[in-house]
Amino acid sequence: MSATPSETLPLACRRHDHQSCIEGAITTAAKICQAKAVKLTPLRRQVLALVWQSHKPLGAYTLIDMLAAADTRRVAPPTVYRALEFLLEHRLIHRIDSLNAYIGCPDPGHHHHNYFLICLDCGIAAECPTQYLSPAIEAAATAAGFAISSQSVEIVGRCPACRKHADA
Amino acid sequence: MSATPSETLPLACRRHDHQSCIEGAITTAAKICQAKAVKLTPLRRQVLALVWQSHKPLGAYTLIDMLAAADTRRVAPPTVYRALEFLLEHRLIHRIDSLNAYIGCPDPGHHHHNYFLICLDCGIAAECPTQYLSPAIEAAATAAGFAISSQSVEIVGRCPACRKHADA
DNA sequence: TAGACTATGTTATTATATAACGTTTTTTAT
DNA sequence: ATAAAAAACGTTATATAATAACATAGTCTA
Repeated sequence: MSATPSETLPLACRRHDHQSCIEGAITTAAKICQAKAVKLTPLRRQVLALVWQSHKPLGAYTLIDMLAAADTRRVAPPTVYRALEFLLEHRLIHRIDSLNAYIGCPDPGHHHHNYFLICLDCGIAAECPTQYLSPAIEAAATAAGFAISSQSVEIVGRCPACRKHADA
Repeated sequence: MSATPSETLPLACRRHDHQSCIEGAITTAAKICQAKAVKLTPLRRQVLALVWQSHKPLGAYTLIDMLAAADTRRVAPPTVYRALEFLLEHRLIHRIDSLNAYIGCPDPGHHHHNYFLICLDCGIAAECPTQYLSPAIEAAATAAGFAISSQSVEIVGRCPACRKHADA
């Protein structure tokens, strides 16, 4: 296994000040919502913060449980699904189809293509930009006469940290 | 919109003798199972045939309904899920994560990477080989230190036929 | 301040998938 | 041939994910 310079490692896989991930995500989201004149209500903000508790995608019902643990109140599924819908619509989170789960978007507020590297051991999902992938995908779709409207690229494997563990 | 030479169109998007798709899939599957000494039982064969009725991914419960319509007997979910599990395991079908649905594999019996072009109008899903995509994906994963174990590339858009309709 | 709109609450239900256990059929070893 | 084991399928119940439909509360605006 060749060494991977830490600069190329996705943030999710690197040691970092995660508290600032969370705070940054919230303040950026607040700005985006303000600019769009839509409301980041307390519930939506709370769901966003919970999604950002880690770099691991979380299911809707897990979020319900987390809300209950934080709040004593237990919201019903539609409540959390509506918050997720809002966050998806304004591109503050992504949905990981292969996991039925949701994760914070590190480059929020606008449409962009990306792919996810998902670790089957620790559950981390690292979002990466498709600068290299995207042209190939677009060329493939064009060749087949398809007009792309959305795409989902989810790569499951083992992250650097879990590979080290597995080797040991 | 530029004309797309019909040679580059995925089979699913071209006029073709679909009956021979179905028959070919069944006979190939039978050969593969024989070679592997596993059993393509009547139920498994029937589910495979149903999955191949079209080039559109079908949900498990749709398959249950189709079985009931064909047979008068109505199987319970575990029955059809077990058949699907077998067909997945031996790489005779694929699961489309973004649709919770299953589709016949045109290149069955062995592991291979691919991507799907899925039409949001007619539901067709065309499986394409990732000859061009795959190196980019592998390079991306390697750069991030990930060891790939599986991947899912699902591109949603509008197929050539539905684009023509939409233009009209 | 009435009306419209937005957000959330509430109840019920639909859709997808699996656990656990029982029965039947097939295979294998003797 | 036949008992033991394994594989396939049946059956019941339940887990998990998502949404429909309607009620209530809060907010904005004319």
